[in-house]
Amino acid sequence: MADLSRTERKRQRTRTALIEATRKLAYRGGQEKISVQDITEEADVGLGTFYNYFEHKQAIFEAVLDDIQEVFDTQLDRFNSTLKDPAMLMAATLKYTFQQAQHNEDWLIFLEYSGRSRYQILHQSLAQCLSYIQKGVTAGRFRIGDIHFTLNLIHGMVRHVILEIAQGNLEADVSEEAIRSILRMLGLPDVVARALAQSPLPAVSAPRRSPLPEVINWKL
Amino acid sequence: MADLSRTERKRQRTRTALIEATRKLAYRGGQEKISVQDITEEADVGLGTFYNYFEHKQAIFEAVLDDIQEVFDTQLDRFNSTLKDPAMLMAATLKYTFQQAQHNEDWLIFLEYSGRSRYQILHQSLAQCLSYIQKGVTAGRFRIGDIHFTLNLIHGMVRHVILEIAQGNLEADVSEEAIRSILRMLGLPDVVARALAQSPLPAVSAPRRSPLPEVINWKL
Amino acid sequence: MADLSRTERKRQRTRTALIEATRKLAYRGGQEKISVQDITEEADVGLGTFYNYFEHKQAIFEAVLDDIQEVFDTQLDRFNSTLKDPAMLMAATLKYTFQQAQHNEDWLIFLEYSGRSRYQILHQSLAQCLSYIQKGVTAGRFRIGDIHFTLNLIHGMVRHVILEIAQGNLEADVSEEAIRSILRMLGLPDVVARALAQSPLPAVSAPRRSPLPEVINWKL
Amino acid sequence: MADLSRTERKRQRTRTALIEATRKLAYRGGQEKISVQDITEEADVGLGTFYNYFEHKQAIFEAVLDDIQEVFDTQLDRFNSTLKDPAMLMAATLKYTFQQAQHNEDWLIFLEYSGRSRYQILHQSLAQCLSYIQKGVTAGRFRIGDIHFTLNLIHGMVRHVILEIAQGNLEADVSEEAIRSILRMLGLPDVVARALAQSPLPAVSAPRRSPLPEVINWKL
DNA sequence: CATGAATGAGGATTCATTCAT
DNA sequence: TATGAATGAATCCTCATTCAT
Repeated sequence: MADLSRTERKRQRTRTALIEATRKLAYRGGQEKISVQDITEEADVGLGTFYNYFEHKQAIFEAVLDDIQEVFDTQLDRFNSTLKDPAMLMAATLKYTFQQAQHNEDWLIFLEYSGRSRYQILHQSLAQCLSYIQKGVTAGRFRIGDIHFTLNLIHGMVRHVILEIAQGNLEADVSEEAIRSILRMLGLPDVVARALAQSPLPAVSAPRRSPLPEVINWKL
Repeated sequence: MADLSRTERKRQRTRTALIEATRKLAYRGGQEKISVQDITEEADVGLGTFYNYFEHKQAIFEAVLDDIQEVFDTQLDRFNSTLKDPAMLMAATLKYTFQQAQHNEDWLIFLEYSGRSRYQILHQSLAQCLSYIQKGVTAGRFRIGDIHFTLNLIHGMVRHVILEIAQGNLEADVSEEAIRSILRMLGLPDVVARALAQSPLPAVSAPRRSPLPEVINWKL
Repeated sequence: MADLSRTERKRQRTRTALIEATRKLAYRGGQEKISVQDITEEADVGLGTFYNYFEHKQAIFEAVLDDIQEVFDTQLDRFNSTLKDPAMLMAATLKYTFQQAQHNEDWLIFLEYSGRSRYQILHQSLAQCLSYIQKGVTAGRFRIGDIHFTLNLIHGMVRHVILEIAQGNLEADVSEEAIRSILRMLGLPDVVARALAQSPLPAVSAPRRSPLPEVINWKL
Repeated sequence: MADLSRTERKRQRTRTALIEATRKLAYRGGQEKISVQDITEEADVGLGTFYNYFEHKQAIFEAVLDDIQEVFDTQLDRFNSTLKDPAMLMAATLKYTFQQAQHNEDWLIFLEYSGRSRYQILHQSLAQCLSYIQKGVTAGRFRIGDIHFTLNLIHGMVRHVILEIAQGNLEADVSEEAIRSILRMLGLPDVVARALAQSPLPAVSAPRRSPLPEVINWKL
């Protein structure tokens, strides 16, 4: 990452410009509503240039998702490393996920419009949760029936709340209530659930890249 | 309704064929992924015929949604009228909703791909739930914080579970567990929750997929 | 014309209804802008009925032109029979032609939109003029060079003035001035030209058929 | 204008090819009778190429008219500058107009089929005439009644003669007779009218069919 | 004869992708 | 590598015409 040739750096810059352009246009809808020309115009490069970086149109959408996923996962991993308690991990993971939703419109829009792959985008977040739940159950902190099914219910809640927030149907601060509900559902006493839901995310360094200033606050 | 002229009956049959074809093709994705030709080929009618029945392509998608909604709502109303207890009503509504999900693949697919209107399609179901929750809270049977937010969480869970079932990721019979979880979340003791989740739907005539009796019978 | 069977009369009525409908719709533009359905709807008959009366769509447009032509010619013939003097005949023919233009919008619209055949529609009128000019030249009343070419110039003027009137660019009463100019061009002294241009059309019985009330005044 | 990049030159060539193709096809009738495919086939380019140059089908028809108009007007202006006498200007303008008619079939066809705008296409020519007539009247050389109406009559004659020539119904050399008739109608003595009608156009560079020199030379 | 459902060729327009420069 | 002109398959939609009832 440190010593790329000048041309190589330029390549990266163009590639990034294309991806950013695509994110910016995502509000229009799915792939069908965004043309390659739209993207290259937004990125301010020639139309043909696109195909020097992506084989198909579809490829850039996947790249955008990968990009989002990567940033998301990287960030999430940092919390993994700073926490131990499964209940806290659950709370932090959920809180982080909701915060992404509140601060990163593109992210949501891709969640919304990227079809089947939207299940993928929360995957990391949920995979983490699964292990936390397992740990929690083993440790006797959580009391639930089927682990996977519970995860499913949580997935549904998270996803729904995220989209509702995105559409302005819910206040952003409901995330705490959601987390509390989920923790209660896992068998935690309400006091504990509430406390965890209210505690801030552990402080870690800022996420690598994002055009949105507020995103800086993610580290909160 | 019984006494339509032959022509009129034929018209209805063609219209239904187009709608059924559209439902059948819905698995491909949204409107963008289904061409009018796909529909007419699937329905085995000429391309031009489509436009004798629907003004735009979009119109048939709306018609399909209306169709689904109507059947769903009509059916749901029957349960409304046979039950009184809010907890039972909740359980029945949820159970019915999950049942629809299991028996009508198309229904789900449309839930999934019809964009914003997907919130509409469960609307009736959820509007019912809201009043049941209110009743339940008033009657002291449910103990929850914010009613609307709780409804949101339920919405998310229901929707997600439905889609998971549709995609074969979950066994159909988890619906009972979901209902039980939801009832527990509403504050019912686990025993009651389990009992309600297990009790069968009140007996009413079997759900039908279309408001047009003749055509349906002809297809079954 | 007197004793047609009832069915035959009905046939005629339907045919006429179709033709009238077409005239009424002519304001939309040429054949391309009027669909067979438009015509049958306007005529209040079934779509298929159209093809019991006309082989193609084009056929009805020709029929309309023939119809217009026939009425026009029939009427024109009456003047032929009541006048002798070639200058008067010229004046009357021109005046009648301009009057048609003023009172019969359909007529003009067909003139305007029927493509090449529009040269045909004035044909009778001009054929008459040709013989009058010849008579006039022979009789020494007109003094001109090439007869056919003069007729061409007249044709151009008449046609243009008619369309200008139709489009509201010229006052209807300019027809007198036009006639006067034409007669002058034929070599008549201005006083005579003016007198002829101002004299009314000979009174004859009303034209056979037209949906426009004012048309009754044509007999003027 | 001289120094266009190669690409730019290519663009112009394609654009011109499309416009020329359209002119060539105009004999078929209006826009309705010419499909975009017809045009691109005639121009020997791919169908899609059309839309790199014109937003709609309609746009190319307007472009053709603008093109014709521009060439016509530019040329006409040259005569304006070399003559003073209103009668000579009238004669020259008319003669030039008729000449265009004889040499540019396409020009006529567009005159004929371009709907309302056909009045526009002769507009420049006639606007000139109007000022010449006014000058002539003021100077006492012309003796007529209403100036505008006279102009209308002239418009009609010119247009008609042009189209008759185009259709082969009239010999090309009648233009002299037409000019003579028009000048006589304006009150000039026949000898003068004839003399003016016969005098050749002032010598200026040959009329060109297109404002784009390179392309034109390439085609000639 | 009257009707209108069915049909498919035809037409405008979009856009992903290729390729020569 | 960057570019953008060229391309044609794909798509929506219209409408003249046919034909069974």
